[in-house]
Amino acid sequence: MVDGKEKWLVSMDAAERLTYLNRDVHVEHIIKGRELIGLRARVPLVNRDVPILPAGFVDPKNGTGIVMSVPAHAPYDYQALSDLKAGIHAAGVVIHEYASIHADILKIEPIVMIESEYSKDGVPASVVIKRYGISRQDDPRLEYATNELYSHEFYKGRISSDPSITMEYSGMSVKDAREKVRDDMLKRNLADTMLDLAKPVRCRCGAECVVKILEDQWFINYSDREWKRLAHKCLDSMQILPEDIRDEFVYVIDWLRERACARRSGLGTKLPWDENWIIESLSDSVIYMAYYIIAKYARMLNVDGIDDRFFDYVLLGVGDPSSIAESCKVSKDLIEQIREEFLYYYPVDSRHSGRDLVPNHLTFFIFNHVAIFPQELWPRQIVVNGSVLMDGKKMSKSLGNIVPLRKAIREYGSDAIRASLLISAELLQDADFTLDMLKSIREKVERLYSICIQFANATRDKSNSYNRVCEGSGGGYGQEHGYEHEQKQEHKQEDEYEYEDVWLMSRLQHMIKSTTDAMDRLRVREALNNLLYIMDQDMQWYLKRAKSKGRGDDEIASTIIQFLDARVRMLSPFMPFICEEMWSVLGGKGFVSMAEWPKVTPSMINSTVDEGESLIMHVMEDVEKIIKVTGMKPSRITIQVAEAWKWELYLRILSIINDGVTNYGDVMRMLVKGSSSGGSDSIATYAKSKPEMVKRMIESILSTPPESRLSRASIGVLDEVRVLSDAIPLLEKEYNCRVEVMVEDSSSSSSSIVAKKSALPYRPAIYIA
RNA sequence: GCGGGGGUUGCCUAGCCUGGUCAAAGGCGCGAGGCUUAGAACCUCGUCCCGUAGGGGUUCGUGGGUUCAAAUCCCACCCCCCGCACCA
Repeated sequence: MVDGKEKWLVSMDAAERLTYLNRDVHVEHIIKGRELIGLRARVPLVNRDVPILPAGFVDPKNGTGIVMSVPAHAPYDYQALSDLKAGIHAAGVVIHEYASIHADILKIEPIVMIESEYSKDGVPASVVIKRYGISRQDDPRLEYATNELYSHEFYKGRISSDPSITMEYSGMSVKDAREKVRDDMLKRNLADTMLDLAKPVRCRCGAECVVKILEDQWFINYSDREWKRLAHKCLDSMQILPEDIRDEFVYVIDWLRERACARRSGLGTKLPWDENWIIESLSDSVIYMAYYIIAKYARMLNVDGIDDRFFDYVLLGVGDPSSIAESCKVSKDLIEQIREEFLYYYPVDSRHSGRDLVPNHLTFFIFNHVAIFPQELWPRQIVVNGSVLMDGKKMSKSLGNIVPLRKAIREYGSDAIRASLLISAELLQDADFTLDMLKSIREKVERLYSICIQFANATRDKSNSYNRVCEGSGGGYGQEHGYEHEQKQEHKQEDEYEYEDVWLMSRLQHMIKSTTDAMDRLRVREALNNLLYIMDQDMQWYLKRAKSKGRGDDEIASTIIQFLDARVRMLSPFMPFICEEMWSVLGGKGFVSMAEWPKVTPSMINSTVDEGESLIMHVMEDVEKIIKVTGMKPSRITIQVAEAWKWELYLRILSIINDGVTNYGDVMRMLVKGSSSGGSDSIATYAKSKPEMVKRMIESILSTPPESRLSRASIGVLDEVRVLSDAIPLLEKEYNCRVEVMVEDSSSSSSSIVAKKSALPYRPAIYIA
């Protein structure tokens, strides 16, 4: 008996769920489904009697637990009917008890009432079942067949025009007819609604979820237009990292509407004006950053005495502290202190959270701040991150792919774990954490640590004043470091500083800049990549160059330590513990965590040396390519550098390109025009006589990084002989043969191979014998 | 359906906004060599195709277009992932 009016026949489960929907349910009889078999039921609306059939696939937990059989259009029903006709019930079991109605069952024929592509070849359900090759009602593919047929008929099907069956719905689209039938039945009181879940939902505790109607529900009205406007305004002024996610916030602000903000059970704060309700946690968490600040004072306060006026003053600065102190029984000083502390922290500079909270918490956070606080206290930034995957999969106990934190820290150390998490992904991506990565990071860091020890020792052996490198005031690379290099040059013999030293210090400035930029944008992965890998490469090159000249550790320790000093400072946020250790080894004062972040010292950037070293690297690359392709073992390598007129031409083209003219024809025209407009005659002549040279130079310049084009222009003619001669020890050691460097002599280019591709500036001709 | 993100060289992933630095960074995997009693680890080199001179060819989901020049800009199409609620 439902609502004291009607007798309903539903599953036990449905009877229970109806009670949650605030229906008055009385269970009068419990009937076994089998008792109904063979009886007949009347179909509402059409008023026809139909037999009641058994079916194994009907879920008593779904809806009323009773379904209408539509064998023409529901693959499940069709298959079940076929099975019954063959004397088979669910799961292939032959059921004899239905023998009495078998004759009736045999008479049942599917009635096709939807026309679509599928109805052309007979009964649609049968068509689709045959296509899938299904022959039993427990075949899982029935699910796919059902989906396919349902969605096709729903969007494209029409109700057939047989008025005896389809009544006034003939010809309507299924989509429209479905709505109309429902409405008509409700209108004529032939049906009722029962709220239910589309799919079974389970709670984390394992229990099945049901739909429950709550009375007197409280809502937060996020639909309010003015409120939305303010939220947008706040978002527009905020920094969102990464930017990609901003559009999602925009959408959510518009999409959000009334949200139930309280519930009847669970943990949480009681709703102040209705103690029967508990504030739903996502609605409660919107300004708890503000609460964090005053939380620690909670015990010092007379909580019972506190009312809205206290909060108005602390959070909004409204009211008179003296009178509030009196009425709330809190000391005025304390109130002032809390207010002061609140203003110290607020506005929120950065809220950092997971991307799954964008459609709720993070957006509520914006909404509620703009609702409560004046504009100057609105949040400034939101940072959104992805989640952590383990070996490419979501971590879960059932997959067994979790490593307990304590265990991981014990085995690998927290530094390596932090770093491998940070290096595995940028902000928004899911970070794929692997043990391989963890191990490799750990080893990388251990090596770095031993390098610190190695060079710290080298310095101590020499017992000179190099240690001061790490003793900047406050430990920082402040302005004081700006003159480091020049000052040293004065104090020491000129020849103690080699090109590689200058180069390494110059590279360091680039790395500081690039890493700082990355950190400013919270591109942690990029920053860490610089610190761990790129700077390592630089150091390797430096060591290679220095060692080839026979310089000992003590001679290069000063430079290396300066480099390490900055590296450790920047690495410290990523791996704080080992960095303190390295800092101490390097002779730093205090804690590296308190030391200043390095600053770029422009005077230490030396583009001539930068270009020089990259010239050496390119020459080596080319030599290696030649050796690889020819398969020869060099006995002598001759490097011929471009002669003066080529430099003249090159620099002219470079400046044309730097002015934005990159097209060959245009460049050529400008080169030639140069002579008539008072420019250099010789350049015009060269250009005219060697057009292919011009072409090669343009190509070469265009394949150079733009910054490098500019610095090359400012350098002018690079003394390539001097640069390359400095690298002769390295080259001879690498290739184990004699190496000579000279300016090319076009008048007597003896070697045909060299002549074929003669030297360009920054692109010497190489001859290997 | 609505909204967001994405398809890159064996894999994962940078680059795309601001076109030429791109045959394309880094990591993993794989191969060769070094080290080692051996292995693990580590180091060096290689890892689209062709090539006995630093070169050439074909690539960045598909098809068009713009440009001297496209992974990058424009248009169309195909495919994949995520969210869509009162639940943290």
